[in-house]
Amino acid sequence: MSHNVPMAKGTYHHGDLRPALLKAAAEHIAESGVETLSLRELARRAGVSHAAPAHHFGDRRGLLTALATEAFGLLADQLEAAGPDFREIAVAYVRFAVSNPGHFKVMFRGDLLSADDARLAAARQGSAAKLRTGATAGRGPDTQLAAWSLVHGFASLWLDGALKGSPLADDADPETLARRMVARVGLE
Amino acid sequence: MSHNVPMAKGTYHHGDLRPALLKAAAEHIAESGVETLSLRELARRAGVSHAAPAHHFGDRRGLLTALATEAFGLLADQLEAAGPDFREIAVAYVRFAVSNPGHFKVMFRGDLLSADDARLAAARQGSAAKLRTGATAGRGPDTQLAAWSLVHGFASLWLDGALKGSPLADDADPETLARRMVARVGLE
DNA sequence: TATCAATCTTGACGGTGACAAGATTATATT
DNA sequence: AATATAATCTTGTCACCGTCAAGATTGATA
Repeated sequence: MSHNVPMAKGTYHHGDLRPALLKAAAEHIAESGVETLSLRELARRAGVSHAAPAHHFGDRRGLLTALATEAFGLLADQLEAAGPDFREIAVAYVRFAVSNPGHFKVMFRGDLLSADDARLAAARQGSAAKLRTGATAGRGPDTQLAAWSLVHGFASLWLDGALKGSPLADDADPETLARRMVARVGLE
Repeated sequence: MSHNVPMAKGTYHHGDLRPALLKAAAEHIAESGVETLSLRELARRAGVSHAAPAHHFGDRRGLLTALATEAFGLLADQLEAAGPDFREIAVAYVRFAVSNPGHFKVMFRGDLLSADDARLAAARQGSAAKLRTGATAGRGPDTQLAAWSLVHGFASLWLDGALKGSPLADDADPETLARRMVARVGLE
């Protein structure tokens, strides 16, 4: 630039940039998917320069890793709050996915995340522990895997829009469908 | 450009570019995910200019839509070949996903595909019909949805690497695990 | 052979992620 | 309070990418 115009006074420090970027990222992903997520767009949305995000997250991968870490924390909380009942835990998994699509769509995408991030690994292990909590513990690994696959698959199909207009999911809301499936499938 | 150097003779037409690009795309996605897929890289790999893919697919979304269309066709074939047995159909779904990761990872990503593509919609409906074929037909929608969710969730978790090193999936290959789950869960 | 459509190339443009270097503000130390 | 130090953010730059427009080459058709 030729004139080197400085920014307005008092706006140099955002003050809450890191969470603001994470929030904006989750919103964008929920609406438009992760593919079109741009660090520069997030920066504009937060009113900071295009390189500001790099300071907090390093790069795009770092931001998504931070978002996934937050996601596993939120999931662990929701599973905890669901109590010990096995079916309620399964339903809580679906409820989490549907009410936090921006987080859910990123947390299992190994190709987007830093595989060696310690905080992500810890958060992931934490939520996995909650999944094994309560009534689930008494069952065999096959049943546990089946239960996880069931709710994970349903949540994924729902968020990807694969069930839109399908006779399999007519009318009912996702939580009800999840509850029905868990009952129907003999996991109780 | 000032010199306008022409290409080598005889290489102007690739001759088989469209399928070559689809193949290269599937391979890249299988190895590195869809996020890093670049039309220009595919073009280089096929030995054509950077704008050649546009002629066959329009844009990036068009290429992924074509790949997804191909994927639903392949899936329909595999489900067909699995015969009428319900459990075999479920296992075939998982086998398709595991042996065609580049295709599977794209086919349900609504955010990457052209929602109004007629050929995609037809291919999708075709495979959905195969899914409802055979022994599945006699069951209620809840059971059908549960079955689809189960195999879809397991395939997704497997391809995303979420089961790597998990005690839930120790050692066994995905097909065996799928067979066990389907039996264990009372869908037979 | 002449015409026409299909296929591919060249060139350009704006947007993006990443990096380096510098400016500004907060925090800790004395 | 004054200073040093760290944290935060900006500016500038570069290569890569998707997309579009215009033109060149080739295959098919008549």
